[in-house]
Amino acid sequence: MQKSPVQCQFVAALDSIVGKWKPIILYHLLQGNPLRFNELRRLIPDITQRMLTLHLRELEEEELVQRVIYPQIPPKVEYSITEYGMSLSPILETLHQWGKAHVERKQLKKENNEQTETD
Amino acid sequence: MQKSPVQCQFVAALDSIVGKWKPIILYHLLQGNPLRFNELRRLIPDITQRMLTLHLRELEEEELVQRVIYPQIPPKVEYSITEYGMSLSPILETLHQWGKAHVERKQLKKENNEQTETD
DNA sequence: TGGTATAGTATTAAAAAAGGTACTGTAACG
DNA sequence: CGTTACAGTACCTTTTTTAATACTATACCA
Repeated sequence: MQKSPVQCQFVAALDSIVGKWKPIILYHLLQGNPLRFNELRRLIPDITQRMLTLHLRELEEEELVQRVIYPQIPPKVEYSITEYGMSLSPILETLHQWGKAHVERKQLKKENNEQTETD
Repeated sequence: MQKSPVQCQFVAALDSIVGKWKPIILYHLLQGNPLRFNELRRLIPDITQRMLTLHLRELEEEELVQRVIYPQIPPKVEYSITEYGMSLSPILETLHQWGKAHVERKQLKKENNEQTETD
């Protein structure tokens, strides 16, 4: 599909940080410590192995995340945020804040509705 | 699907601004002027009527966009950003900036690769 | 010897999102 | 009288995303 030039910027940005799981993967890696594959799985209980693999590969391809393999058995692979990936920090922080306020707003609205309905 | 609490914030935020067409719809409406249905179509040439309708309805439901019907024939419907929708402005602006830099970075990388390959 | 941990891949199925085309009613324009 | 503009809706197909399950090799522990 053809894309208008303006949209491209958004698409480029969103493609990098969305995908349902990407924001939370990046969020955990932005805490600073490198994390192993199964550590990430434990931090994100509902993600499947496949989804985690897929999204990590995409993030790696975009150089937002770094993958380091230690040639050991059993295998050890560590993922960490790259310096470039850190440039996403303000976006994710803003997004996180806005999302929080948005959820609270919805909650408030719901409560108000329940109030007036039972009146 | 169960969602971990941290992800919810992101999901809540992203659900509101993504959907492939939402960022660009919001971008145009954030310019300030209310826009009619077909004006938006012309500004976003590749969107289909159906997709535009669907996304506008979702944006309306979340109170990010306001829909005003003028009872005329032929019909006139104007869409504008709500005050709440304006709170997305910094996110979209940051996203837009980052996306732009990201595209340029990729372009640069591509050029460099082509250089070294022909050397 | 059997079970567990590691970091995945392969295959298939299901669900969600997006897209395409045709159609609606009304009025003004030519 | 035929065409265009407006703002959609209905119906169907395709594409993309997500999920579920089974499987790999190797080493360590009991």
